[in-house]
Amino acid sequence: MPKLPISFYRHHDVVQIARQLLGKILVTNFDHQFTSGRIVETEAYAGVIDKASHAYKGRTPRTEVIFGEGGRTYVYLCYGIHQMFNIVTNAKDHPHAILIRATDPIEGIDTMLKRTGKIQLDASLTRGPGNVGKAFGFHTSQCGISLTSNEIYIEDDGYVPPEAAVGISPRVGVDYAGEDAALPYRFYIKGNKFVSGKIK
DNA sequence: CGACCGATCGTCT
DNA sequence: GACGATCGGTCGA
Repeated sequence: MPKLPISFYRHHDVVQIARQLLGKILVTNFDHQFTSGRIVETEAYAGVIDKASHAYKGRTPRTEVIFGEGGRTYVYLCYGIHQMFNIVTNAKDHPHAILIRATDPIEGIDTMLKRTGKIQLDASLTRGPGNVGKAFGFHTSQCGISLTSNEIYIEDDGYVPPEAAVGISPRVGVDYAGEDAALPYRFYIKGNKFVSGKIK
């Protein structure tokens, strides 16, 4: 199965890319532990004009990677606990990113169970960005890795969700962003049990 | 159901 | 020194 080409991530419209990522397959392969899952929920963060984005307040050591060229990972620690996995998009100095909020597990479910300490597969395994981070083994030390690498990448197996199955809503947990909190930048596959949040 | 709370720590003021 | 792009549990109606 082909990896998405680097050009996919360099497009200027982060909202469109977030939409197109639905149905693609996220793969991590750390230390011979192969895990994959179909992306069923994403959120776009539109850079310096978007109050919800980490890039809104400008460059800091943490957010530097978002200001680089698209096609790399942005992994950050949330609430001191959760490893949040993002994809950097667009060109240098156009700091866009997409948060992967949920996947439908495909391969390496045993590895995901081991990493999360869960006994058996249920919807909580990869539902919500914190759980995705844990199940796929993400860590802030992997921030900045290229999606052309063999450790972290996204595959296209040709599956495209039917248009009627794609849900659009405001983003989750960004009330601090004022009027930008209402932007319709969250995309998900309707009816999929791994989709997080209460907004359907 | 919904509301609330604690965990836990890097980052920026 | 305050605060999260969260989660899972508990408590009360």
